[in-house]
Amino acid sequence: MEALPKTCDTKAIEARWSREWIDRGLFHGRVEAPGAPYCIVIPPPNVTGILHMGHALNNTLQDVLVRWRRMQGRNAVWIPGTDHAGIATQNVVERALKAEGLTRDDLGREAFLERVWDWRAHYGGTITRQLRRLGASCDWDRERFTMDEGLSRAVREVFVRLYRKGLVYRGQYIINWCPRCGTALSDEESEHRPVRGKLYHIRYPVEGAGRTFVTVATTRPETLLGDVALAVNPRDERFQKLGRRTVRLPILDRPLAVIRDDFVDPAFGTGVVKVTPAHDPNDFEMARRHGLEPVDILTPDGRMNAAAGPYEGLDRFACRKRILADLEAQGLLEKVEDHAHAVGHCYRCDAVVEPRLSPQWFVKMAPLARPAIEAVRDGRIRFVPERWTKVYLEWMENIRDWCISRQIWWGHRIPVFTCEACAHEWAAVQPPAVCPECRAERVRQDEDVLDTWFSSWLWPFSVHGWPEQTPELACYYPTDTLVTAPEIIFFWVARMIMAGFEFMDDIPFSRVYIHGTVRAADGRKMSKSLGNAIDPLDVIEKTSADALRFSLLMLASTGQDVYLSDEKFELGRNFGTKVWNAARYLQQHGPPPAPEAAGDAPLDADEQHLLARLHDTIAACTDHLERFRFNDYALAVYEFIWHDYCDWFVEYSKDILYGDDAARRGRTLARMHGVFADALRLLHPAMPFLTEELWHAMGYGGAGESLVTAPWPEALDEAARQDALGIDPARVAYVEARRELVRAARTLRADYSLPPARAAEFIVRPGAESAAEALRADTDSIVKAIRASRLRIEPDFTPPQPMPCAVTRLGTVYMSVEGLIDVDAERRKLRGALEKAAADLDRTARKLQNEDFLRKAPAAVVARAEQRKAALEQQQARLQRLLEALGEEASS
RNA sequence: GGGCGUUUAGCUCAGCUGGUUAGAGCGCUUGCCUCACAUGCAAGAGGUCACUGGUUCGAGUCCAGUAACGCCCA
Repeated sequence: MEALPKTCDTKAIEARWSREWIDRGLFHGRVEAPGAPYCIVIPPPNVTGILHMGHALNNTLQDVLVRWRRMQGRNAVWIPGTDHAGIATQNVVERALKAEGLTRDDLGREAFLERVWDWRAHYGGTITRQLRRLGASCDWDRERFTMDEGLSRAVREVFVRLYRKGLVYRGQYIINWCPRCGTALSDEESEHRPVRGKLYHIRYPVEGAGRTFVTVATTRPETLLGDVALAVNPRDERFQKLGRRTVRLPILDRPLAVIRDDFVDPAFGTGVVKVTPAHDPNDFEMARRHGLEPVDILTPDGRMNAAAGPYEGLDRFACRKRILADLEAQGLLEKVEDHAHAVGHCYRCDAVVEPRLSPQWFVKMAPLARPAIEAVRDGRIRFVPERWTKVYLEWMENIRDWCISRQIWWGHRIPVFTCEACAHEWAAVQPPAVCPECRAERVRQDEDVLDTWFSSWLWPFSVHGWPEQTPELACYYPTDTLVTAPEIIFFWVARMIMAGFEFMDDIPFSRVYIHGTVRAADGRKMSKSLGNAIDPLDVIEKTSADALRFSLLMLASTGQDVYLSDEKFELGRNFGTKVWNAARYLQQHGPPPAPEAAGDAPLDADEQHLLARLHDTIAACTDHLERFRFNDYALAVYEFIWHDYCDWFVEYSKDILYGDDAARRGRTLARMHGVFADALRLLHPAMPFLTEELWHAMGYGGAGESLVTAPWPEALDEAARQDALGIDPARVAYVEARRELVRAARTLRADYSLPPARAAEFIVRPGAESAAEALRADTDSIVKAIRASRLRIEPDFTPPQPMPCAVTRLGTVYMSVEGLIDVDAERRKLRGALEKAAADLDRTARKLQNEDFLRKAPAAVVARAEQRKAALEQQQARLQRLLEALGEEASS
């Protein structure tokens, strides 16, 4: 056993163990391995991404689950991978091209795609490398990428199946158009954000009525160029007098009909709305009802087209300014009001999204939603925390068709082909050589690619080789747990559930754990652009991956948002140091003796207490992990190691381990090693590097072994503890009470500001004979704990003169120090304690006098109250006696 | 406009199915370089559990309403 250095070289152990775990294939799942399968698929990060705190949290949680299940003997596998992030990646590469003065059109589709693949080869591994640094125990041999041949094949297969079932269709509808990215977006990709805009009141002259106007309020005045009518509510009496008159469109001077439609809200604006069917979804519907032709005024890059007349070529925002100026000049701008409203922004580039009429491909969602709704309703799939169920169901029940085509190049090209000879259109998994109808060779493939989520929604089965019926698919599908963030429920979770039923006829996973959003201390979402982000790699550099992980776990209570600042990571760092030093202490005393060294000698009370606490902790950790209570899990190990093991037991053990009773030393050392080894197992999912390092340093595992696959400890219940380990609950309770006594004695020292070097004599007047016996046996260890010169246990002790004292469950503790007593302070203290005891007693006694309480409360609760009453009475009596001894009249 | 969440110690948060004396970390005060650890040890101060009502023998916990803040959807 090599001596542990004073401090842990976290960089070295992280590098060493990541390499070794992977080299030895410990994370690789084998279909034929024993144990029930347990599978998690990673929410594939964007290939262009770099690790941020959200990833760190998300992946720490997944890693804890998968490491824990692996230790439990499950055939556990965590499938990693990345998605191709169509728009984001294309943006990145286009930016690089721009620096060379090139556009994608200069290169052409083929050459551009080559550039993207090159880029991916160079930079696409960044985030997975970073995940390794975090300690993620992914099965890296099974890493997948959504553009891989296998996954691309799955995408085409799915498209073709849906096409043939009539569930994908193409149509002219209003979609969200990002003029900067030059593509359609799905509804989910257009993020609505409140914007302080203006409401412009514009006058439309009424034909043949002199200088009379109809005033329309709009937030986007430039779209008037695409107006095809005005609309009012048919029941709105203000406009009855307009009759069948037409109005003139300002500037373009086009005649517009005034239509009547129930959609118009008479209360909004002026009660008249302009109808711009090519640029507003409601207007589109209205125009359809009234048989009006849309007029498209925009180019794909957000400029005005020929239909905009004099404004042709102007950017949409420049056009808005010009139109307003022109309207003003013509006296047609009645007024401008401030107006807050929600405006769609592109989730990738943040440009303002334009609703725009264009031909796109859609998936009909309602039929897919049905089984996916059922599965969540009947609990086959459960959300944790449960409240997300409602969010999911709400969305699913009002689901809208999914716009899946994107006007970009990087992605899965839509496998729809058109024959140039006979115009036949069909979908096919493999590119056809000729038209299946007329055998013509001139076949054209649709130019668009699919939404990236169209490949992500297949992830739980496409990663396992679907549509091939692979052994992996049979073994690992359905997967078990999906761990993700709330903003991804619609994008991904819901769609995976639908795809699971449609293509696998089964759920994709049974549990969905939704964790909170990582925020900066100021409450805002962490983001690079806001400059408030904490880089997880920085934290790993400054502290360690284990510290980062542990801190995140402690802070992430179920589903709540996590507020972070640099100091919060000290928690994990300090704990790592504590564990390290606890190991060093043990190591000082030599290697773990063989288990037989402990022999049959019964456990002493402190050992019983420690083991009882260990088993409580094992049970708690297991239960917390089963219920996704990560912070409770982390806290349970933390408290056990820091407080029970280090603060109390290590201190207790010093006398024994530094003492000269070799047999006893061997026994205690062997038992401590046993407990420490179990503690390392419990901690391993949270702090894998440190625990693995110590596991080996302490000699718990042989050269070929690893904590990664060591069995998770099993908790013994009360009865088994008694039978197998000889743990007596009464002895455990005694140790607990003795701690109270030790604390009381230390408090006495502190009250009288005794420096540690100053010894004092203590006397305990025990409350019962059993206590006296136990305390006498433990005198040495108590003396050490309270730095006493001497400790006397005297059942009939009465202080010859006033002495500082305190009342505890085991008895009254007196501190004897020459000439050092502040009688007034003692009185105040005792009086305070007495008042509190009296108040508690009063409350408890009243409760016990209450007939309803006795009749209705459970027997155990009543019994506890009775015990408490007895204890309080005893305490009160003792305190009164002590006060009397200080010359105070008994008052109550 | 609809839905959800949060409100507990100076700060950040636990407190699960109601049941002893409401907890932790950080910060603060006091004393300690005690032979694993000063990234530490010991002791201590600090709380009208947002507000109002209700249910109950019993409410931080359940119900209704109010307020503030935040998120999602429209």
